[in-house]
Amino acid sequence: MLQDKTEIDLLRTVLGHAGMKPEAFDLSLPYWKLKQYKKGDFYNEYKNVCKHLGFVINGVFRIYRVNSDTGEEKNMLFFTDHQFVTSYKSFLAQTACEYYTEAMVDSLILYIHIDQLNELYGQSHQWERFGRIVAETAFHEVMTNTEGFLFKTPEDRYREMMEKHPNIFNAVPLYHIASYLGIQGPSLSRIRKRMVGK
Amino acid sequence: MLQDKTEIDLLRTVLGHAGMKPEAFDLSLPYWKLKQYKKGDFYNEYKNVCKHLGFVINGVFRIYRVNSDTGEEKNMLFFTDHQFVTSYKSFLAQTACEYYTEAMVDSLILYIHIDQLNELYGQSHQWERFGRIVAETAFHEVMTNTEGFLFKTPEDRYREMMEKHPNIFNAVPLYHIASYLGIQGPSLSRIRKRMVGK
DNA sequence: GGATAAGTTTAACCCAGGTTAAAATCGAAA
DNA sequence: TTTCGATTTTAACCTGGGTTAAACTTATCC
Repeated sequence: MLQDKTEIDLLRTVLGHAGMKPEAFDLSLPYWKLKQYKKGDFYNEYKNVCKHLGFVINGVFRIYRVNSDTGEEKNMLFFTDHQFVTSYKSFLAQTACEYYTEAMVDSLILYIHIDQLNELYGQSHQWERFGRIVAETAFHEVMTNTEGFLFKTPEDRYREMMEKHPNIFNAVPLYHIASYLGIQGPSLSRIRKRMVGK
Repeated sequence: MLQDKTEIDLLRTVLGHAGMKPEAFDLSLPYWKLKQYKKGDFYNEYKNVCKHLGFVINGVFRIYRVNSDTGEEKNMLFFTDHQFVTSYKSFLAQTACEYYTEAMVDSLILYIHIDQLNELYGQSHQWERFGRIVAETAFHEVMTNTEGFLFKTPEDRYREMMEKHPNIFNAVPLYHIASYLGIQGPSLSRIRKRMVGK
């Protein structure tokens, strides 16, 4: 079904589920742009101010930080199909971004500029509501992620990721997953070894 | 200055800084209620659905989780003056809460019921914007908190808390702070010992 | 002020996970 | 195929924080 629709139709449908009326959505039609990312391309880079809100049509992105002393990377989050991707803190406060956001596979994104989004917020109660719901959803996701970090073992989180996000799991090498879980490569190997036969 | 104002005036001022016009704010006047909490009282408890959004006039609250196997408590966040307090995930999704929210000192809260807040969202573009800004602020706080957890040492976070939130620091015993930092009591003692003389 | 409870530090032991480097495996390209 | 580079696993060692319990300090209340 969905693959027959254009990208904009897909977005309209997704926002419709969040309660947005088609007429209100149509206000935004002139603003959305489509961009193709190749594996390894960056959606946003360190020290940029993030000016766009993106909607992942398909693909996988990782958002990560680099330790300026040691040069080590640490993965914060992954984004995939039908999620809004942005370096959200940088986007909200329009401050320099502390992360890199990199495509892990070839990906497709619809994006809108923050100025045009703010215009829509001012014009339309419906769009203001959209902004609220995006923010609430982002909150919910980060909170759930943080709770996982605080209250679950890396082993549980590994298993969950495998089960609930197989497309992410399959798109990224294990050492990125280890980093996301907050552990080192050898440690993930030990976990995987322990899990065999369970 | 502020202590001459009523609690509602304080809230009006704070929301005014976030861009809310007085006339829009007045729509909400019939809805806010004031509640006094004694040290040890709960704002919200495990398994309740959180029905209210609170605004801390003054006081300190901790939000924590209890491991159902071991009975251990783990602190997630602290709230203090002029912050909006709620078990936000439970509030947003209207699902059973996984946390306890407890007053650490005698505290005063203005609160509004979610149904009345939703009414305001429907009636008023300004209030919808307020909802967006509250959500964005909550996101920003949790994200910053999570980043601290991921990218800073407990020692750094301890120092920051002492410097930036002295009122929280002074209101809660060290073992609660250790729990918030993700470490055990003896470990915090070791950190404090190391810090002497620096 | 002395007794009791609450909070904090110390000491001793232990171990999961970090670190490093080498070995094994996988995969893409020639 | 074979080869080379990337990824994953393994092994050996080591450290920092967990754990427990006791000692110490501070606060509270008769």
